[in-house]
Amino acid sequence: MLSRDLLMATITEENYLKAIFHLSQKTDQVSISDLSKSLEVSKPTVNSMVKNLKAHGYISYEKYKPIALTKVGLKVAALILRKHRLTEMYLVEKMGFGWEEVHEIAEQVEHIESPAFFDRMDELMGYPTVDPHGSPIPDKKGEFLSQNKKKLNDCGIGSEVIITALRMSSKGLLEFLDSRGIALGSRLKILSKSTFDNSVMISYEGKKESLSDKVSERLLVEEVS
Amino acid sequence: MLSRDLLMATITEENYLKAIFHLSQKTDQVSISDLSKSLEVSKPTVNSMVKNLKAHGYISYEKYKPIALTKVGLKVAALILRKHRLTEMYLVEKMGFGWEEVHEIAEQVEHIESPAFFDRMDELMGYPTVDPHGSPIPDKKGEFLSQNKKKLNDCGIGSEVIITALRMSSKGLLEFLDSRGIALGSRLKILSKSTFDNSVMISYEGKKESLSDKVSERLLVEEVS
DNA sequence: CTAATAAGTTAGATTGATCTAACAATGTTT
DNA sequence: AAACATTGTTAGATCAATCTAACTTATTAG
Repeated sequence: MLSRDLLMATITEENYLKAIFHLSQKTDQVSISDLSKSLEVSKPTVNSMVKNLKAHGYISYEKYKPIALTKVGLKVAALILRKHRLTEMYLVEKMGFGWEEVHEIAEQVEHIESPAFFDRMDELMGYPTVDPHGSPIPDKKGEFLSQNKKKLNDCGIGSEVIITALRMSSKGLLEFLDSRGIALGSRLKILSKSTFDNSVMISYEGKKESLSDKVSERLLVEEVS
Repeated sequence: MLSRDLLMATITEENYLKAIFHLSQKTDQVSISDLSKSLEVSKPTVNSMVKNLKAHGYISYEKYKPIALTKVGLKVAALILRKHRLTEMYLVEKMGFGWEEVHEIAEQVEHIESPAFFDRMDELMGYPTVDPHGSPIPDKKGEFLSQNKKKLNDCGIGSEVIITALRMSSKGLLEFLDSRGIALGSRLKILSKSTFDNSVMISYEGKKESLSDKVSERLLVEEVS
């Protein structure tokens, strides 16, 4: 058999790596049981696949210990994620699908091997760096750029931030921001957050203003203090 | 295991059915060896898969006899073909790929299970019935409509035809046809064909005219006599 | 019509991904 | 610390898709 490229995993392997990635986002301690539940396969199946993934250098693993992606494994996962998120955005923006419909299709499309196909989607959408859920889209090399982009309403009270991007940008959102004198590059300080309606009280340019969660979750920011 | 839908084949099965379909277009007598060559797998592999396809009702087969698709098998093949051809057209028309590049991508996309995905492509392109190679695109039910659409230069000398569609339609082609007074619905008679440059001599509305193969292979016609 | 060649089949092995049953290690609770 | 529950592992089987080696049936060329 022709020896496989390090970055070329089977579809099954890709799905395991993706699951490990997603689980480690939440818990950081990924176990065989977690994978078994999330992938809906038996624990012995996971056990043997985990050995396989280790042998291929995608994960580090020792008996009874938690599972973690290696650099290579992370890169493979990131590249699948890139394909998944580009596909979802493309389906919504260019083909008119609703956000509920696109996940299932993207789960299949993400396994297609054709850099050109995904690069073209990327190009047609103007190289987005975050998807409309605010999740970053890794670049062609599998790097998560814009790690400094988080939603405004995920930042702590007292922090000062600069708006670096918008997600789910729309004419309505732009008009709203414009009416308040807020734009890309604006520097804001978070004064308080309401637990009742999730609105955020901010100050900028000496003014005080309340932003609803509908707005604040669309503002992607870099924390500067 | 949950019993599989009759029309739901594995990707491998789909590829065998597709190969059988294509081979039977040319030779009508599809053999194990033909499949072995075209799919680049060994003859024993084909042998066992052929048994499997027979067991699932996709093909008819008896030892040492030729292979033929059943109605169900033909439908499955047609539905894959539909997905393949819609994908190719979409990649060219909506994503700006060249015709050389799209086959490989379509080979992968054709296995995606999502009627909505392909129906949307279909819709965005205005429900084409032939692809730019002049090959028919089966409908959602796997039926080949427009069997009466063939290229003008594939019709016999003396036959009378009506232009029913254009393939690889372009401004240039439309302007050319307009300048000769030819349009959809025009009735032509084929007087002769040159074996030297593949041009076609036709008569219509009392006029005599020679059409280059570049033009005649883009005219899809229905033979009326 | 035989003999050579091509085509098809059978048998048995392999690989990837899965399962169940049984057993072992780890962690938790009183 | 002992008992129980959870988690992980081993062993062994299955299934789809593939292979090679060896054998059989068909076809074709003298």
